[in-house]
Amino acid sequence: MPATIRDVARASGVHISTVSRTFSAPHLVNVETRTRVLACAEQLGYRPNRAARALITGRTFNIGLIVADIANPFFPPLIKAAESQARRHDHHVFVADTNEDAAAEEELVRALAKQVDGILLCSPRMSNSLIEQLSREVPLVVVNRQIAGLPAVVMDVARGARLAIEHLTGLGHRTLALAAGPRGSWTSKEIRRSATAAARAAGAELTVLGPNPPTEDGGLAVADHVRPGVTAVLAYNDLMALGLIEGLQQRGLRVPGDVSVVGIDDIMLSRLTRPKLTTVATPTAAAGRAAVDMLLAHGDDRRTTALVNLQTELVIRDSTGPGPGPHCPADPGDVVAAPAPGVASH
Amino acid sequence: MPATIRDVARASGVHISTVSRTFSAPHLVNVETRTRVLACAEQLGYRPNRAARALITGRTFNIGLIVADIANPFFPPLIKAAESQARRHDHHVFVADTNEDAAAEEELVRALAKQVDGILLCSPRMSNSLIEQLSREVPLVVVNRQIAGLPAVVMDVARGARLAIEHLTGLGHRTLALAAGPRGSWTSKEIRRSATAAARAAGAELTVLGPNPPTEDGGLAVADHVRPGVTAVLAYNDLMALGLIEGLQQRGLRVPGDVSVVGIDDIMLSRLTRPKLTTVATPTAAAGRAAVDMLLAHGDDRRTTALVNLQTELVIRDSTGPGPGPHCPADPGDVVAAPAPGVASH
DNA sequence: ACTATTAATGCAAGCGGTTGCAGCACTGTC
DNA sequence: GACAGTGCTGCAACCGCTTGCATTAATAGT
Repeated sequence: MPATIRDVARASGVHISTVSRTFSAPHLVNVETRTRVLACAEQLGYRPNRAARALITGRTFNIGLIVADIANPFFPPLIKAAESQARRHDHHVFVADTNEDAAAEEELVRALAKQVDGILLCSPRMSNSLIEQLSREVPLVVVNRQIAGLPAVVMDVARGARLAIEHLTGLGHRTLALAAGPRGSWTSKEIRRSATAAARAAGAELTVLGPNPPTEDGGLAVADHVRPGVTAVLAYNDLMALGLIEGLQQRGLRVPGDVSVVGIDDIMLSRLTRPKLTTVATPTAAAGRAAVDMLLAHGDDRRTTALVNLQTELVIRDSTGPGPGPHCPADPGDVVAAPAPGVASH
Repeated sequence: MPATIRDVARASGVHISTVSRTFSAPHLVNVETRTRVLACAEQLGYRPNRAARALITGRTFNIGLIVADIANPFFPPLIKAAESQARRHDHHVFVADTNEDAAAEEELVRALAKQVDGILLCSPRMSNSLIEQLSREVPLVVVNRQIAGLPAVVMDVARGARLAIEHLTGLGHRTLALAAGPRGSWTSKEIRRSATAAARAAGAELTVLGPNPPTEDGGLAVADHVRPGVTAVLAYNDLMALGLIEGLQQRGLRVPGDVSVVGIDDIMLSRLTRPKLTTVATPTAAAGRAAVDMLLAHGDDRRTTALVNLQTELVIRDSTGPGPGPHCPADPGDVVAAPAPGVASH
């Protein structure tokens, strides 16, 4: 069995408290003793038991990261960024997957609560009130959702959706559809709200299809509900967009020839598909970093409920083309639309 | 702050040991007392602190899952399967990403060791000896690597690679290349060994390109090293295959017209790309389940170093086509090659 | 030379639980 | 009526570690 603090104390002839201090407050112990203790510890392969330490200090140096679906390529870049940022602060990250299930979310938060210093809740499907309640049991930072009173990191998908719709109407599309995301998704609501407004502003018609599971299969299924006459579809995310394209092609429709498709997220694979996907890029890595920073800063200025709003951009590739209506010269057709002012915060 | 066992004891007028037993050995406490205690616990929102419990019992009901790269679509299905299997045994899973870094692997194993009952080490990049050493500090199950004396779950990629090569030579390809995986990957070695043997058996030439990072970028870079004359390439995984196809197309080569490409893994997106990827399907979900089962059974019959060898299959899609040589009628061209006997175990 | 500081270490309580053992009140047995 | 057995509960030690406080020795101040 692994060496404990007592073994080290015995081996180096000091009290366990001295060993403890050697690791957690080295300046309090004489340099000679310290080196001796460290040597013994090294030799015995001693490593402090973080869980035991946490029991008394209340700090675990772990953070929890709960996502709806690890298999959604949207999340891995966020997870990786969070992980490396956490490591920079000597923390470890425990990732858990809820399978898009609100009940599993609650269960996991509770299970993790005592084993972490705080939790990053990404794209939660729970109700706001439940999240608020949980946040009283463990520090929480919410990603991709805005809840009054809670620290959050969101991406400006509203702007992204508007840019996407403007891009489509600019290409002459007049009859649009939105393939909505899952029920309970804040992001989906935002997109819907913004896309609807943008379509109205451009004098185009937009019908909402959904809610749908945010997966390829979800997109594939939506293809069957795209009415004739619809010439452009904005999808809740890239995965759905890819599935949608597949489904449309199975129906004999050409993309972008017959129907233009825009995704959201700009997952890595959107660049490798044919046609390459026009999509709204979301700064997922930045979100992961920001969320970790908020969580760890959280301790200092308690309840500084901040909101980080990260900018999105439209990336125009090959899945969108001209529609039946007149082109609008306002769309210059450059590869990336100009970014807006940057990070807003309050 | 959250309620402790002492709060519940006070509220229900019993000793803390009775509260403890109410949760961990209910049959030992009188049914009336039990209901009273449970009522108080419920009302106070008490939940046993798993970390504290672990300190004395030595069981955390957590398991660790260490992967080289969460962003590699190969892993998420494995992670999800492991997670749901673990939950079935009332365990939680902590996922950690090492960024393909051997040093990070060691660090993470050590960090997790005391907080979990065992660790699933997926596609490790560490040396065998280091893994063996770590396995003395914490129960380990290795996935995608075979180490004498350690329980492991592997996929029969050797057979998969052979099937792939036979498929290519059967199509008339005579000059082949293998885009190898990263250094330190057991799987890559297996593939190399088996592919080389299969090529020789078929009288074809096979050159090995690599090692390479197992990513799209890795595949993209390999495209530049595919010599003229090579008409078929087997890639270490689908991600590389996809990148490779992209790179070949950028060089003006057509897939499968000029060069056939086969991947390994059958990640979900291989079905959505153009051309759809011919690939070797690996049973990743089954691997995740099997690994968890081995880890949790591990406690019972200590050191029953088992090896689960999961079968792979060739899935023929659109990225492979006829080569310059004569077709071999042995390849019937059915969609899925017949599976072999199934799961071997010893 | 005597006291006030300071540095280094030991002591022991406690974090939130579990568990072997002992005690107690009943029951049933002979 | 004594005794063993059974069911339930309390006691206290313990898991591995931290930390406020007391203790000691060495150093500085006057």
